[in-house]
Amino acid sequence: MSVDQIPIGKFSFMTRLSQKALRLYDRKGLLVPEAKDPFTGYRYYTVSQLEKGMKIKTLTFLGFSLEEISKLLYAEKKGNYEHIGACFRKKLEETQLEIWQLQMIEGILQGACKNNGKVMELFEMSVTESVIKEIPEIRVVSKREKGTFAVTIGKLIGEICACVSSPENQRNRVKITGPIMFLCHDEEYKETGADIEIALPVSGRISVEDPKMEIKTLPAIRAVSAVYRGPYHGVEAGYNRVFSFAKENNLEPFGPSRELYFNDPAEVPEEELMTEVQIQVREK
Amino acid sequence: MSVDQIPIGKFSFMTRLSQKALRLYDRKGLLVPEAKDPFTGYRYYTVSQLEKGMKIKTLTFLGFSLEEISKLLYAEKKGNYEHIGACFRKKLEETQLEIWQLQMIEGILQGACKNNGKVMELFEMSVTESVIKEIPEIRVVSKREKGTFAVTIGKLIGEICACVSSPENQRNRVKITGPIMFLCHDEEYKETGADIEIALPVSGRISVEDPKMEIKTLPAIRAVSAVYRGPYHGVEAGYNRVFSFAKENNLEPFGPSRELYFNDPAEVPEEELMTEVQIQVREK
DNA sequence: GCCTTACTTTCCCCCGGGGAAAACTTCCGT
DNA sequence: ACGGAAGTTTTCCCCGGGGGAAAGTAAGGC
Repeated sequence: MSVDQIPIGKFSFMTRLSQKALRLYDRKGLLVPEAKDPFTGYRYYTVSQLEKGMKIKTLTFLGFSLEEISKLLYAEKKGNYEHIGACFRKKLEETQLEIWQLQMIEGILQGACKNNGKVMELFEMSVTESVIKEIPEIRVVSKREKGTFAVTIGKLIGEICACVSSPENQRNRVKITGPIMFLCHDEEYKETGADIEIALPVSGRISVEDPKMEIKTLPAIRAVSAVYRGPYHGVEAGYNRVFSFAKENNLEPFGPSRELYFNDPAEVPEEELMTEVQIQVREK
Repeated sequence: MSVDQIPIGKFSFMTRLSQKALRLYDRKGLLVPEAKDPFTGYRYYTVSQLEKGMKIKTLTFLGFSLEEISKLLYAEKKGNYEHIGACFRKKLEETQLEIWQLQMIEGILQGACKNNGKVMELFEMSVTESVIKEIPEIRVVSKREKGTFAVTIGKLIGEICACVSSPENQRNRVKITGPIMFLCHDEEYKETGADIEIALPVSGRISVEDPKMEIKTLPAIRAVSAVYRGPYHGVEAGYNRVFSFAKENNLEPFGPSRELYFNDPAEVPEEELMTEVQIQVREK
């Protein structure tokens, strides 16, 4: 049927998908043209493929990857609606997280724009002088997991707080004996799959349910410490300070680093967040 | 100074920038290690480079591209604070736009998740039957510009409405004689740099200030038309319908397509937006 | 001096296309 | 039937890195 021989340009105009995209979908097997001239390689689509093209367009607009889309379309054909629903819920969560992060960035940019021109004040964040501390053992309830900083830290803090404030632990007069801590077990910095441990110092007869939550005692260490005041994303300033100090004093950093959060992001404006950075050191 | 010979792994741990990123910044000239062993190629950084690394980290976190960052750092060194301020304001606008779009997607996903499982109803949007119409000439005030759909359409609509409702035009009893129209002059679909014209039918003695705003008469055309009801991102359903209809009736689409917006996204929930899609046709 | 281990180097593939170039085809007008 | 314009094909490079391989190197222990 010549009526159904739609070359790529017209098909592109009809579906509002770019030619580039259509060629890519062909290569990936996502939307393969009905016919392909064996000599010239020209792609020919049919009217009945318009609908599939539309679906793909909507799904990419919603932020699904091409791989996810091909799975979704397959699931739809098979009538597997649970999988589809699960995918959508997951995507919704991801989207909300992304919005949340962008709103944080928006806040920072707005702050920066107000200081019209003196934008670089962003980087002049207050960090106290570094000191060497002997830190004693601390008994904590902790949970360790791999993930992204922004997500996993918040999640683990929530879980641990929920655990400590459970009715049973309240009855047993479990007390929080210090600020919540974050231990970073990566030697190298990783964006995803970071090895994150959140620990909350406690005393008393505490019980935990989650098998991945531990009650243990963090070892006593000798550390260089500095307190950083400002929004969390600039906490490297604190690391900068303590590492420089260690260098100058001929100390060698090793082992996991610790961050102590003195206040709650939900209560305090982010410019006033206080974070203590500690790195374990030994003589070289 | 051996104290200042920091290999990439330690520098990565200190700045929380990944090794991958550091190598990339080296290649791009953004953050070049102070020393490089000529035989082994090992990169060696210094403590004094920590600060620059931190700045880069903050700026990438805010969403600047590496190219923008190198310009920003250069501008900072030169004390060119206006440029920096301008960049930040621009980035703020971009971020807000992105948030806006993500929130739209969030809304769609939430709607989809509520129909638990029957998610694909998303695609069953109501489109009226296609009809062939003889459309008369229309006198309009219009402005044409290249840009992105989501941004440029909204912007041009705002400008044209502002123009028509200016005190002078109100005094001259200029009247709006039809729904606002969008004409797409691209034969092929393009995501960026799309050739967009927005036109508003008017009558009366209208005056315009903007030299790029025109008063003209759109030609009479024979068109296939269908009305689509639903959120704007699904408007391809309308195109789908009219193109199929043209094929079946052996008509050939040509020239710019038109969309007529019957209601205002600010007033009506997006599920009830009404859009008429028109494509000009001729006998084959 | 050698071995092991940890570290570093480069190289290539991946996301989802946009932009551009060189070569071929199709189609239209004469 | 032929020439030119428009449409289509491929290929390569770009964004900003992440993941992983293969290979060379530094440092510490025996």
